[in-house]
Amino acid sequence: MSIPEELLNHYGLRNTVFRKKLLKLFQDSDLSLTVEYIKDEIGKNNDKVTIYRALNTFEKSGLIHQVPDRNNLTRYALCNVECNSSHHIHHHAHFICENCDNTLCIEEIDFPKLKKIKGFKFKKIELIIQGSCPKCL
Amino acid sequence: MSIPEELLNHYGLRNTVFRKKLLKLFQDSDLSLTVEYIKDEIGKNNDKVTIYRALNTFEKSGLIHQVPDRNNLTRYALCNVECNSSHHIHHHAHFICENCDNTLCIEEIDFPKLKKIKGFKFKKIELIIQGSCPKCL
DNA sequence: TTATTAACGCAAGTACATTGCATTAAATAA
DNA sequence: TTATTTAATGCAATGTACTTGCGTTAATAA
Repeated sequence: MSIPEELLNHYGLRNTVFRKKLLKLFQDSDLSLTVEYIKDEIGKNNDKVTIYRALNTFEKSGLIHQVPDRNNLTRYALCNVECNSSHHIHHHAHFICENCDNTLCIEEIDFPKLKKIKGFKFKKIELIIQGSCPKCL
Repeated sequence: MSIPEELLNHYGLRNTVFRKKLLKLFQDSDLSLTVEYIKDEIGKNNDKVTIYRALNTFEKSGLIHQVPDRNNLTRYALCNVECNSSHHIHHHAHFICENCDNTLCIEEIDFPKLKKIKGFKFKKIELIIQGSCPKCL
């Protein structure tokens, strides 16, 4: 994993103080993050608007991806290194813990091959699993 | 499919004019419905609060289930007849059309069997497919 | 038919997210 | 390094989806 500064450069994003902190926060946590959490961790002096905008920018560039959330909050996790603004696809399942509400990406699961269905065109498949995570079991 | 009045009785719900209309709307449409759509169709004289409350009640009883929505709206579809307040599980995929934003349930897809992953307990699996629906292809 | 209980409708409130615009900081050119 | 350009930030205001409280009305039970 690259240091935030290099990563931001690699994705053609400006190297602001806030963005470096935000990216580091993602790297230091193996979970997905909500705006609320980010605000608590680094945003004390930063506006929430800045967080929202940074997250949107990161997502468009392919740095992070949105993950489902039990409470319909915006929640993001780091992408694989292969993602960028034009290629932004994830073949892992998302796990939501019913107890602690955390969402995490599970890479170990073989993605299901779906048969074609007449009349439909499938572009993206998402697998969401709910249950209890290791911390809560 | 039963007539709304019978269905409401069966689920132990009061037979109000509004609820009958709402249930009929679900039956007449094979798609999932948003609050906005419901409001436009039958709610001209009804408050949105009434719609929200009715939907919550229906969901708790097992009449309808929430389906994913591209814009984080609350979106519901009719359940199988087998659902009730204690047993409320769906083994079908949800399809979201990238063009018209409609969500629909696809029963034809075989649900993937997932291997166990140490430390996790899986309770519910959801499969969400994005692409183009027959109307938009 | 009356009493009880739950649903409805209105107003107000909450939470998450977005927009506009002036200010400030970062990248680029001189 | 300094000046210029361009983009990010912070603040205030706004939008949108949804919820809560409460008095009124309608549906079921007695």
